[in-house]
Amino acid sequence: MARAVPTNPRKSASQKRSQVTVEALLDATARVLTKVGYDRASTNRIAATAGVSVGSLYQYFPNKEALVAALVARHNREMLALLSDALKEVASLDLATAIAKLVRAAVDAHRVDPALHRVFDEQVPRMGQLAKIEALQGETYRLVKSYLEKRRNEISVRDLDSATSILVTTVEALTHQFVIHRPEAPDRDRDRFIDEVTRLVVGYLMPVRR
Amino acid sequence: MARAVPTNPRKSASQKRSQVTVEALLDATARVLTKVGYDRASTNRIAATAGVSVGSLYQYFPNKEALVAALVARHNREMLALLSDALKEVASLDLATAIAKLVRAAVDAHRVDPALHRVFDEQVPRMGQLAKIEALQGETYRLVKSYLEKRRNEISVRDLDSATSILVTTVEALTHQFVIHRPEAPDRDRDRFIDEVTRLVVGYLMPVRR
DNA sequence: TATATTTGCGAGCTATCACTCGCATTGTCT
DNA sequence: AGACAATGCGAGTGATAGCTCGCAAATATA
Repeated sequence: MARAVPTNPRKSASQKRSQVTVEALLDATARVLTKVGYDRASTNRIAATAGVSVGSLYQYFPNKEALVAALVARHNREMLALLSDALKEVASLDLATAIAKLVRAAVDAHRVDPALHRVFDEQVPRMGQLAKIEALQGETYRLVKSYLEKRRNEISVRDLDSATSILVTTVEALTHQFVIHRPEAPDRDRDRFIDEVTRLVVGYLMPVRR
Repeated sequence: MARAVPTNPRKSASQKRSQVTVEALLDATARVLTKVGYDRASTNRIAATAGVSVGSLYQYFPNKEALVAALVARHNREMLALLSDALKEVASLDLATAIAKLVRAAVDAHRVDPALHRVFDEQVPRMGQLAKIEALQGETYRLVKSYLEKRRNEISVRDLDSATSILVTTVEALTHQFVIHRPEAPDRDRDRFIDEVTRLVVGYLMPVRR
Protein backbone atom coordinates (compact mmCIF):
# COMPACT_ATOMS: atom_id res chain seq x y z
CA MET A 1 0.00 0.00 0.00
CA ALA A 2 2.89 2.31 0.64
CA ARG A 3 3.98 3.70 -2.66
CA ALA A 4 5.05 7.26 -2.25
CA VAL A 5 7.96 7.39 -4.65
CA PRO A 6 7.60 7.20 -8.42
CA THR A 7 9.18 4.18 -10.00
CA ASN A 8 11.46 3.33 -12.87
CA PRO A 9 11.02 0.63 -15.46
CA ARG A 10 12.56 -2.77 -14.90
CA LYS A 11 14.54 -4.95 -17.23
CA SER A 12 12.72 -5.71 -20.44
CA ALA A 13 12.17 -9.28 -21.46
CA SER A 14 14.67 -10.64 -23.94
CA GLN A 15 14.04 -14.34 -24.09
CA LYS A 16 10.85 -15.79 -25.51
CA ARG A 17 9.89 -17.34 -22.20
CA SER A 18 9.86 -14.03 -20.42
CA GLN A 19 7.92 -12.36 -23.19
CA VAL A 20 5.26 -14.98 -22.69
CA THR A 21 5.25 -14.10 -19.00
CA VAL A 22 4.81 -10.43 -19.72
CA GLU A 23 1.95 -11.06 -22.12
CA ALA A 24 0.32 -13.37 -19.63
CA LEU A 25 0.56 -10.65 -17.02
CA LEU A 26 -1.02 -8.05 -19.26
CA ASP A 27 -3.82 -10.41 -20.24
CA ALA A 28 -4.39 -11.29 -16.61
CA THR A 29 -4.46 -7.62 -15.71
CA ALA A 30 -7.21 -7.05 -18.23
CA ARG A 31 -9.21 -10.00 -16.94
CA VAL A 32 -8.81 -9.05 -13.30
CA LEU A 33 -9.64 -5.41 -13.96
CA THR A 34 -12.87 -6.25 -15.72
CA LYS A 35 -13.76 -8.86 -13.12
CA VAL A 36 -13.10 -7.10 -9.82
CA GLY A 37 -12.34 -3.50 -10.72
CA TYR A 38 -9.26 -1.38 -10.21
CA ASP A 39 -9.23 -1.08 -6.43
CA ARG A 40 -9.50 -4.78 -5.74
CA ALA A 41 -7.09 -5.73 -8.49
CA SER A 42 -4.02 -6.49 -6.39
CA THR A 43 -0.68 -7.44 -7.83
CA ASN A 44 -0.85 -10.78 -6.02
CA ARG A 45 -4.20 -11.50 -7.59
CA ILE A 46 -3.04 -10.53 -11.04
CA ALA A 47 0.06 -12.69 -10.75
CA ALA A 48 -2.00 -15.64 -9.57
CA THR A 49 -4.46 -15.19 -12.43
CA ALA A 50 -1.58 -15.09 -14.87
CA GLY A 51 -0.18 -18.30 -13.40
CA VAL A 52 2.96 -16.41 -12.48
CA SER A 53 4.57 -15.52 -9.19
CA VAL A 54 4.49 -12.04 -7.74
CA GLY A 55 8.25 -11.98 -7.91
CA SER A 56 8.15 -12.40 -11.65
CA LEU A 57 5.60 -9.66 -11.92
CA TYR A 58 7.91 -7.25 -10.16
CA GLN A 59 10.76 -8.28 -12.42
CA TYR A 60 9.02 -6.56 -15.31
CA PHE A 61 6.78 -3.98 -13.71
CA PRO A 62 7.93 -1.78 -10.85
CA ASN A 63 4.42 -1.42 -9.47
CA LYS A 64 0.76 -1.87 -10.10
CA GLU A 65 0.40 1.45 -11.81
CA ALA A 66 3.08 0.64 -14.35
CA LEU A 67 1.39 -2.65 -15.04
CA VAL A 68 -1.93 -1.02 -15.72
CA ALA A 69 -0.22 1.69 -17.71
CA ALA A 70 1.38 -0.94 -19.94
CA LEU A 71 -1.99 -2.52 -20.52
CA VAL A 72 -3.57 0.80 -21.37
CA ALA A 73 -0.69 1.56 -23.70
CA ARG A 74 -1.10 -1.73 -25.51
CA HIS A 75 -4.81 -1.13 -25.79
CA ASN A 76 -4.30 2.38 -27.09
CA ARG A 77 -1.87 1.18 -29.72
CA GLU A 78 -4.50 -1.25 -30.98
CA MET A 79 -7.09 1.48 -31.09
CA LEU A 80 -4.73 3.76 -32.91
CA ALA A 81 -4.06 1.08 -35.51
CA LEU A 82 -7.78 0.73 -36.10
CA LEU A 83 -8.14 4.47 -36.54
CA SER A 84 -5.22 4.57 -38.90
CA ASP A 85 -6.72 1.82 -41.03
CA ALA A 86 -10.09 3.49 -41.09
CA LEU A 87 -8.56 6.75 -42.21
CA LYS A 88 -6.84 5.02 -45.10
CA GLU A 89 -9.99 3.26 -46.23
CA VAL A 90 -11.79 6.55 -46.23
CA ALA A 91 -9.19 8.63 -48.01
CA SER A 92 -10.96 8.87 -51.34
CA LEU A 93 -14.54 9.34 -50.17
CA ASP A 94 -16.40 12.61 -49.90
CA LEU A 95 -16.30 14.14 -46.45
CA ALA A 96 -19.82 13.32 -45.29
CA THR A 97 -19.52 9.66 -46.23
CA ALA A 98 -16.06 9.51 -44.77
CA ILE A 99 -17.18 10.91 -41.45
CA ALA A 100 -20.00 8.40 -41.25
CA LYS A 101 -17.59 5.56 -41.83
CA LEU A 102 -15.13 6.91 -39.32
CA VAL A 103 -17.76 7.24 -36.64
CA ARG A 104 -18.84 3.69 -37.33
CA ALA A 105 -15.26 2.57 -37.02
CA ALA A 106 -15.00 4.32 -33.67
CA VAL A 107 -18.11 2.61 -32.37
CA ASP A 108 -16.94 -0.78 -33.61
CA ALA A 109 -13.55 -0.27 -32.01
CA HIS A 110 -15.16 0.39 -28.67
CA ARG A 111 -17.31 -2.69 -28.99
CA VAL A 112 -14.31 -5.02 -29.00
CA ASP A 113 -14.08 -5.20 -25.21
CA PRO A 114 -16.58 -2.81 -23.73
CA ALA A 115 -16.06 -4.05 -20.20
CA LEU A 116 -12.37 -3.27 -20.31
CA HIS A 117 -13.08 0.05 -21.92
CA ARG A 118 -15.49 0.86 -19.18
CA VAL A 119 -12.97 0.07 -16.48
CA PHE A 120 -10.41 2.29 -18.17
CA ASP A 121 -12.93 5.07 -18.38
CA GLU A 122 -14.60 4.81 -15.01
CA GLN A 123 -12.06 3.40 -12.62
CA VAL A 124 -8.48 3.68 -13.72
CA PRO A 125 -7.14 6.90 -12.26
CA ARG A 126 -5.57 9.03 -14.95
CA MET A 127 -2.53 10.23 -13.08
CA GLY A 128 1.16 9.56 -12.67
CA GLN A 129 2.33 7.02 -15.22
CA LEU A 130 -1.12 6.94 -16.69
CA ALA A 131 -0.94 10.61 -17.48
CA LYS A 132 1.97 9.94 -19.81
CA ILE A 133 -0.19 7.50 -21.67
CA GLU A 134 -2.41 10.34 -22.67
CA ALA A 135 0.48 11.63 -24.68
CA LEU A 136 -0.21 8.67 -26.88
CA GLN A 137 -3.63 10.18 -27.38
CA GLY A 138 -1.76 13.00 -29.01
CA GLU A 139 -1.11 10.61 -31.85
CA THR A 140 -4.84 10.33 -32.41
CA TYR A 141 -4.96 14.07 -32.57
CA ARG A 142 -2.17 14.19 -35.14
CA LEU A 143 -3.76 11.57 -37.37
CA VAL A 144 -7.11 13.31 -37.38
CA LYS A 145 -5.60 16.69 -37.96
CA SER A 146 -3.56 15.54 -40.91
CA TYR A 147 -6.70 14.02 -42.38
CA LEU A 148 -8.56 17.27 -41.97
CA GLU A 149 -5.69 19.13 -43.58
CA LYS A 150 -6.02 17.01 -46.68
CA ARG A 151 -9.66 17.99 -46.83
CA ARG A 152 -9.01 21.60 -45.95
CA ASN A 153 -10.87 22.93 -48.98
CA GLU A 154 -14.09 21.09 -48.08
CA ILE A 155 -13.98 22.34 -44.53
CA SER A 156 -14.80 25.76 -43.20
CA VAL A 157 -13.57 26.25 -39.68
CA ARG A 158 -11.50 29.08 -38.32
CA ASP A 159 -8.79 26.95 -36.85
CA LEU A 160 -7.91 23.36 -37.64
CA ASP A 161 -6.33 22.81 -34.25
CA SER A 162 -9.36 23.65 -32.20
CA ALA A 163 -11.58 21.84 -34.67
CA THR A 164 -9.48 18.72 -34.32
CA SER A 165 -9.50 18.78 -30.57
CA ILE A 166 -13.23 19.42 -30.47
CA LEU A 167 -13.94 16.59 -32.85
CA VAL A 168 -11.71 14.06 -31.13
CA THR A 169 -13.13 14.88 -27.72
CA THR A 170 -16.72 14.89 -28.92
CA VAL A 171 -16.66 11.67 -30.89
CA GLU A 172 -14.79 9.88 -28.18
CA ALA A 173 -17.16 11.01 -25.45
CA LEU A 174 -20.25 10.16 -27.46
CA THR A 175 -18.93 6.79 -28.48
CA HIS A 176 -18.01 5.93 -24.93
CA GLN A 177 -21.36 6.97 -23.67
CA PHE A 178 -23.23 4.97 -26.27
CA VAL A 179 -21.23 1.79 -25.90
CA ILE A 180 -21.25 1.91 -22.12
CA HIS A 181 -24.87 2.81 -21.60
CA ARG A 182 -26.25 0.72 -24.42
CA PRO A 183 -23.85 -2.17 -24.92
CA GLU A 184 -26.54 -4.41 -26.37
CA ALA A 185 -28.17 -1.85 -28.60
CA PRO A 186 -29.67 -3.36 -31.76
CA ASP A 187 -28.15 -2.51 -35.11
CA ARG A 188 -30.92 -0.07 -35.94
CA ASP A 189 -30.20 2.04 -32.89
CA ARG A 190 -26.52 1.94 -33.57
CA ASP A 191 -27.09 3.15 -37.11
CA ARG A 192 -29.30 5.91 -35.77
CA PHE A 193 -26.62 6.94 -33.32
CA ILE A 194 -23.94 6.98 -35.99
CA ASP A 195 -26.23 9.07 -38.14
CA GLU A 196 -26.74 11.64 -35.43
CA VAL A 197 -23.06 11.93 -34.61
CA THR A 198 -22.27 12.25 -38.29
CA ARG A 199 -24.81 15.07 -38.61
CA LEU A 200 -23.24 16.78 -35.62
CA VAL A 201 -19.75 16.55 -37.04
CA VAL A 202 -20.58 17.37 -40.64
CA GLY A 203 -22.73 20.29 -39.56
CA TYR A 204 -19.74 21.63 -37.72
CA LEU A 205 -17.15 21.09 -40.42
CA MET A 206 -19.31 22.12 -43.36
CA PRO A 207 -21.66 24.77 -42.12
CA VAL A 208 -23.95 26.40 -44.60
CA ARG A 209 -24.17 30.15 -44.67
CA ARG A 210 -27.32 31.04 -42.84
CA MET B 1 -8.98 -2.05 3.53
CA ALA B 2 -11.44 -4.88 3.84
CA ARG B 3 -14.73 -3.72 2.49
CA ALA B 4 -16.42 -6.50 0.60
CA VAL B 5 -20.03 -5.94 1.56
CA PRO B 6 -22.02 -2.92 0.47
CA THR B 7 -23.07 -0.68 3.29
CA ASN B 8 -26.13 1.10 4.50
CA PRO B 9 -26.45 4.72 5.48
CA ARG B 10 -25.94 5.71 9.08
CA LYS B 11 -28.02 7.91 11.25
CA SER B 12 -28.52 11.37 9.87
CA ALA B 13 -27.56 14.36 11.91
CA SER B 14 -30.40 15.96 13.81
CA GLN B 15 -28.78 18.45 16.14
CA LYS B 16 -27.00 21.51 14.86
CA ARG B 17 -23.69 20.38 16.31
CA SER B 18 -23.69 17.20 14.27
CA GLN B 19 -24.68 19.00 11.11
CA VAL B 20 -21.62 21.14 11.53
CA THR B 21 -19.58 17.96 11.84
CA VAL B 22 -21.00 16.55 8.65
CA GLU B 23 -20.33 19.73 6.73
CA ALA B 24 -16.80 19.86 8.07
CA LEU B 25 -16.28 16.31 6.90
CA LEU B 26 -17.53 17.05 3.41
CA ASP B 27 -15.38 20.16 3.16
CA ALA B 28 -12.37 18.24 4.41
CA THR B 29 -13.04 15.50 1.89
CA ALA B 30 -12.95 18.04 -0.91
CA ARG B 31 -9.72 19.54 0.38
CA VAL B 32 -8.01 16.20 0.89
CA LEU B 33 -9.14 14.90 -2.48
CA THR B 34 -7.73 17.86 -4.35
CA LYS B 35 -4.56 17.79 -2.28
CA VAL B 36 -3.54 14.13 -2.29
CA GLY B 37 -5.91 12.43 -4.71
CA TYR B 38 -8.44 9.70 -4.23
CA ASP B 39 -6.17 6.77 -3.43
CA ARG B 40 -4.25 8.49 -0.68
CA ALA B 41 -7.31 10.15 0.77
CA SER B 42 -7.83 7.93 3.79
CA THR B 43 -10.71 8.26 6.18
CA ASN B 44 -8.27 8.92 9.01
CA ARG B 45 -6.72 11.74 7.04
CA ILE B 46 -10.04 13.25 6.16
CA ALA B 47 -11.24 13.11 9.74
CA ALA B 48 -8.03 14.72 10.96
CA THR B 49 -8.33 17.48 8.36
CA ALA B 50 -11.89 18.10 9.42
CA GLY B 51 -10.80 18.35 13.04
CA VAL B 52 -13.04 15.41 13.84
CA SER B 53 -12.37 11.89 15.03
CA VAL B 54 -12.62 8.85 12.79
CA GLY B 55 -15.32 7.52 15.03
CA SER B 56 -17.47 10.54 14.31
CA LEU B 57 -16.86 10.12 10.62
CA TYR B 58 -18.20 6.59 10.73
CA GLN B 59 -21.22 7.74 12.66
CA TYR B 60 -22.46 9.51 9.58
CA PHE B 61 -20.81 7.72 6.68
CA PRO B 62 -20.57 3.93 6.52
CA ASN B 63 -17.40 4.05 4.45
CA LYS B 64 -15.11 6.15 2.34
CA GLU B 65 -17.11 5.63 -0.79
CA ALA B 66 -20.29 6.93 0.81
CA LEU B 67 -18.42 9.97 2.01
CA VAL B 68 -17.14 10.78 -1.44
CA ALA B 69 -20.54 10.02 -2.89
CA ALA B 70 -22.10 12.55 -0.56
CA LEU B 71 -19.58 15.15 -1.63
CA VAL B 72 -20.21 14.47 -5.29
CA ALA B 73 -23.94 14.66 -4.68
CA ARG B 74 -23.62 18.03 -3.00
CA HIS B 75 -21.45 19.26 -5.83
CA ASN B 76 -23.87 18.02 -8.44
CA ARG B 77 -26.77 19.73 -6.74
CA GLU B 78 -24.87 23.01 -6.90
CA MET B 79 -24.13 22.49 -10.58
CA LEU B 80 -27.71 21.66 -11.26
CA ALA B 81 -28.84 24.84 -9.57
CA LEU B 82 -26.49 26.84 -11.78
CA LEU B 83 -27.87 25.16 -14.89
CA SER B 84 -31.39 25.78 -13.75
CA ASP B 85 -30.71 29.48 -13.23
CA ALA B 86 -29.00 29.78 -16.59
CA LEU B 87 -31.95 28.18 -18.33
CA LYS B 88 -34.31 30.67 -16.75
CA GLU B 89 -32.19 33.64 -17.74
CA VAL B 90 -32.13 32.41 -21.28
CA ALA B 91 -35.79 31.59 -21.66
CA SER B 92 -36.72 34.53 -23.84
CA LEU B 93 -33.69 34.70 -26.12
CA ASP B 94 -33.41 33.31 -29.59
CA LEU B 95 -31.90 29.84 -29.73
CA ALA B 96 -28.44 30.74 -31.01
CA THR B 97 -27.90 33.41 -28.39
CA ALA B 98 -29.34 31.19 -25.73
CA ILE B 99 -26.99 28.34 -26.57
CA ALA B 100 -24.01 30.65 -26.44
CA LYS B 101 -25.03 31.85 -22.99
CA LEU B 102 -25.66 28.34 -21.78
CA VAL B 103 -22.27 27.14 -22.94
CA ARG B 104 -20.68 30.07 -21.19
CA ALA B 105 -22.56 29.19 -18.04
CA ALA B 106 -21.28 25.64 -18.27
CA VAL B 107 -17.70 26.80 -18.62
CA ASP B 108 -18.08 29.23 -15.74
CA ALA B 109 -19.60 26.53 -13.57
CA HIS B 110 -16.63 24.28 -14.15
CA ARG B 111 -14.26 27.09 -13.32
CA VAL B 112 -15.50 27.35 -9.75
CA ASP B 113 -13.24 24.60 -8.43
CA PRO B 114 -11.41 23.06 -11.37
CA ALA B 115 -9.11 21.01 -9.16
CA LEU B 116 -12.00 19.29 -7.47
CA HIS B 117 -13.70 18.81 -10.79
CA ARG B 118 -10.61 17.21 -12.15
CA VAL B 119 -10.37 14.79 -9.27
CA PHE B 120 -13.99 13.79 -9.76
CA ASP B 121 -13.36 13.27 -13.44
CA GLU B 122 -9.99 11.58 -13.39
CA GLN B 123 -9.73 9.72 -10.13
CA VAL B 124 -12.99 9.05 -8.40
CA PRO B 125 -14.17 5.63 -9.54
CA ARG B 126 -17.71 5.81 -10.83
CA MET B 127 -19.07 2.61 -9.35
CA GLY B 128 -21.12 1.31 -6.46
CA GLN B 129 -22.59 4.21 -4.55
CA LEU B 130 -21.13 6.62 -7.03
CA ALA B 131 -23.05 5.02 -9.84
CA LYS B 132 -26.30 6.02 -8.14
CA ILE B 133 -25.13 9.59 -8.20
CA GLU B 134 -25.23 9.52 -11.94
CA ALA B 135 -28.96 9.15 -11.62
CA LEU B 136 -28.83 12.73 -10.44
CA GLN B 137 -27.32 13.52 -13.81
CA GLY B 138 -30.67 12.42 -15.15
CA GLU B 139 -32.03 15.64 -13.73
CA THR B 140 -29.69 17.58 -16.01
CA TYR B 141 -31.06 15.59 -18.88
CA ARG B 142 -34.63 16.39 -17.92
CA LEU B 143 -33.98 20.12 -17.57
CA VAL B 144 -32.28 20.34 -20.95
CA LYS B 145 -34.92 18.27 -22.65
CA SER B 146 -37.76 20.36 -21.32
CA TYR B 147 -35.96 23.45 -22.57
CA LEU B 148 -35.59 21.95 -26.01
CA GLU B 149 -39.24 21.02 -26.00
CA LYS B 150 -40.21 24.63 -25.47
CA ARG B 151 -38.12 25.51 -28.53
CA ARG B 152 -39.33 22.55 -30.54
CA ASN B 153 -40.38 24.69 -33.48
CA GLU B 154 -36.94 26.24 -33.91
CA ILE B 155 -35.26 22.87 -33.82
CA SER B 156 -35.09 20.21 -36.48
CA VAL B 157 -33.92 16.91 -35.11
CA ARG B 158 -35.53 13.53 -35.51
CA ASP B 159 -35.73 12.70 -31.87
CA LEU B 160 -35.53 15.03 -28.89
CA ASP B 161 -34.32 12.30 -26.58
CA SER B 162 -31.24 11.40 -28.54
CA ALA B 163 -30.57 15.06 -29.27
CA THR B 164 -30.68 15.85 -25.56
CA SER B 165 -28.37 13.05 -24.63
CA ILE B 166 -25.96 13.96 -27.39
CA LEU B 167 -25.92 17.61 -26.40
CA VAL B 168 -25.47 16.98 -22.69
CA THR B 169 -22.66 14.52 -23.26
CA THR B 170 -20.94 16.69 -25.83
CA VAL B 171 -21.04 19.97 -23.96
CA GLU B 172 -19.99 18.33 -20.73
CA ALA B 173 -17.06 16.53 -22.32
CA LEU B 174 -15.86 19.62 -24.17
CA THR B 175 -16.20 21.83 -21.13
CA HIS B 176 -14.32 19.39 -18.97
CA GLN B 177 -11.57 19.08 -21.50
CA PHE B 178 -11.20 22.81 -21.89
CA VAL B 179 -11.19 23.66 -18.21
CA ILE B 180 -8.86 20.82 -17.31
CA HIS B 181 -6.34 21.25 -20.09
CA ARG B 182 -6.41 25.02 -20.17
CA PRO B 183 -7.31 26.18 -16.67
CA GLU B 184 -5.54 29.48 -17.13
CA ALA B 185 -6.75 30.25 -20.60
CA PRO B 186 -7.16 33.98 -21.27
CA ASP B 187 -10.61 35.38 -21.86
CA ARG B 188 -10.10 35.60 -25.59
CA ASP B 189 -9.43 31.88 -25.87
CA ARG B 190 -12.37 31.12 -23.69
CA ASP B 191 -14.62 33.21 -25.88
CA ARG B 192 -13.25 31.42 -28.92
CA PHE B 193 -13.93 28.08 -27.35
CA ILE B 194 -17.47 29.05 -26.43
CA ASP B 195 -17.98 30.22 -29.98
CA GLU B 196 -16.87 26.95 -31.43
CA VAL B 197 -19.01 24.86 -29.14
CA THR B 198 -21.96 27.08 -29.88
CA ARG B 199 -21.42 26.61 -33.60
CA LEU B 200 -21.25 22.87 -33.08
CA VAL B 201 -24.49 22.78 -31.12
CA VAL B 202 -26.45 25.25 -33.21
CA GLY B 203 -25.34 23.55 -36.41
CA TYR B 204 -26.74 20.35 -35.02
CA LEU B 205 -30.04 21.71 -33.75
CA MET B 206 -30.72 24.07 -36.64
CA PRO B 207 -29.25 22.45 -39.72
CA VAL B 208 -29.81 24.14 -43.03
CA ARG B 209 -31.00 22.11 -45.97
CA ARG B 210 -27.94 21.35 -48.06
C1' DT C 1 -31.16 19.05 39.20
C1' DA C 2 -31.44 14.31 37.65
C1' DT C 3 -31.83 11.28 33.84
C1' DA C 4 -31.69 9.93 29.09
C1' DT C 5 -30.05 10.61 24.52
C1' DT C 6 -27.18 12.24 21.13
C1' DT C 7 -22.68 13.23 19.65
C1' DG C 8 -17.62 12.97 19.86
C1' DC C 9 -13.46 10.61 20.77
C1' DG C 10 -9.15 7.92 19.33
C1' DA C 11 -6.28 3.88 20.54
C1' DG C 12 -6.18 -0.31 18.57
C1' DC C 13 -7.69 -4.50 15.82
C1' DT C 14 -7.57 -7.12 11.65
C1' DA C 15 -7.14 -7.52 6.95
C1' DT C 16 -4.82 -6.64 3.04
C1' DC C 17 -1.65 -4.48 0.24
C1' DA C 18 2.66 -3.51 -2.34
C1' DC C 19 6.87 -5.23 -2.62
C1' DT C 20 11.62 -8.01 -1.41
C1' DC C 21 14.99 -11.57 -1.34
C1' DG C 22 17.31 -15.87 -1.26
C1' DC C 23 17.00 -19.83 -3.76
C1' DA C 24 15.47 -23.09 -7.63
C1' DT C 25 14.86 -23.80 -12.44
C1' DT C 26 15.55 -23.01 -17.24
C1' DG C 27 18.08 -21.37 -21.06
C1' DT C 28 22.47 -19.85 -23.55
C1' DC C 29 27.12 -20.11 -24.82
C1' DT C 30 31.46 -22.38 -25.50
C1' DA D 1 29.22 -31.12 -20.36
C1' DG D 2 30.21 -27.16 -17.66
C1' DA D 3 29.68 -22.41 -16.53
C1' DC D 4 27.18 -18.35 -16.39
C1' DA D 5 23.16 -15.65 -17.07
C1' DA D 6 18.31 -15.08 -17.33
C1' DT D 7 14.04 -16.12 -15.52
C1' DG D 8 10.77 -17.89 -12.10
C1' DC D 9 9.36 -18.66 -7.51
C1' DG D 10 6.46 -17.54 -3.16
C1' DA D 11 6.76 -17.24 1.88
C1' DG D 12 7.52 -13.43 4.41
C1' DT D 13 7.93 -8.20 5.81
C1' DG D 14 6.58 -3.72 7.01
C1' DA D 15 3.22 -0.43 6.33
C1' DT D 16 -1.20 1.34 6.13
C1' DA D 17 -5.94 1.05 5.31
C1' DG D 18 -10.75 0.73 6.86
C1' DC D 19 -13.33 0.35 10.62
C1' DT D 20 -14.92 -0.83 15.80
C1' DC D 21 -15.92 -0.11 20.51
C1' DG D 22 -15.92 1.39 25.17
C1' DC D 23 -16.12 5.53 27.27
C1' DA D 24 -16.43 10.77 27.93
C1' DA D 25 -18.63 15.10 26.93
C1' DA D 26 -22.40 17.77 25.41
C1' DT D 27 -27.18 18.45 24.83
C1' DA D 28 -32.04 17.56 25.38
C1' DT D 29 -35.79 16.18 28.44
C1' DA D 30 -38.34 15.80 32.76
